[in-house]
Amino acid sequence: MGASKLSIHNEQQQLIAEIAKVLAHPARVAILEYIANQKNCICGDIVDEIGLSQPTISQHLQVIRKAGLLKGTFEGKRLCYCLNRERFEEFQELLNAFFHQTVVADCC
Amino acid sequence: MGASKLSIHNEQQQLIAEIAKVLAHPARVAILEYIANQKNCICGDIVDEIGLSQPTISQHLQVIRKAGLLKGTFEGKRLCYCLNRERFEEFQELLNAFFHQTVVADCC
DNA sequence: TATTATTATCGTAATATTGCAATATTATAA
DNA sequence: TTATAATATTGCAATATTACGATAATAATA
Repeated sequence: MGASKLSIHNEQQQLIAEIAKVLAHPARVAILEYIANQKNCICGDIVDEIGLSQPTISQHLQVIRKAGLLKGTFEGKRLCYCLNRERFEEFQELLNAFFHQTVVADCC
Repeated sequence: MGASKLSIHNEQQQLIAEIAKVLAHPARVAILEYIANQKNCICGDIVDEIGLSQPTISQHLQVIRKAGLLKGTFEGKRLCYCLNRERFEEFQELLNAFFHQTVVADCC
């Protein structure tokens, strides 16, 4: 039947997977990278930066935004937003917590 | 027409996306978590731990293995493997490098 | 060698993701 | 209010992912 069987995994596992999904496409990585490196808000010049169409960028941006990674105003003709650095760091910390959750052992 | 337009993104962006893809499914997170927390090698008791069928686990394990995250022997009736901690840490470091690659600025 | 236990592969179905053209929406400017 | 510029949504097509039953392959054991 396909498509993820979510119920059998715990919350932390789903959280990590959700975070990872945001980063799981090079276009979103590129968008995040671009946003993170702007000194000012982005007010409508992303489409020219990444080599994808406006609807496609819009979709990727929504994924990023729904993940809470954007901060700013999202109404009307001109968006004005930047990286939500607190959330960005939270992502990093949650991932690091996952990576640190290991019992160090020697085998193989 | 769909399906990623890889060529327009740079290598680092693709690398991050590839790493993230491995973590982008809760089953793989669960498998990695389980493997990481074993004191000894895994010799064939994963299927009972995660609530998925043997072929499905086998597929997820291959994704993890192809990412270089496993260490051990992979032949015959009994696999015997554990987490490749060096590679695991490399993943963590590459992700952290991405997260740190930002210009801190105040806006919005 | 034949049996058994374990993992891999194949085939197939369902769902998800990606991408863009066309169109709609929305806030600003004229 | 009417144009405009910018972003969002819709609809569709192509590809990717996920899942599992059936089967194959493989190594150890009898």
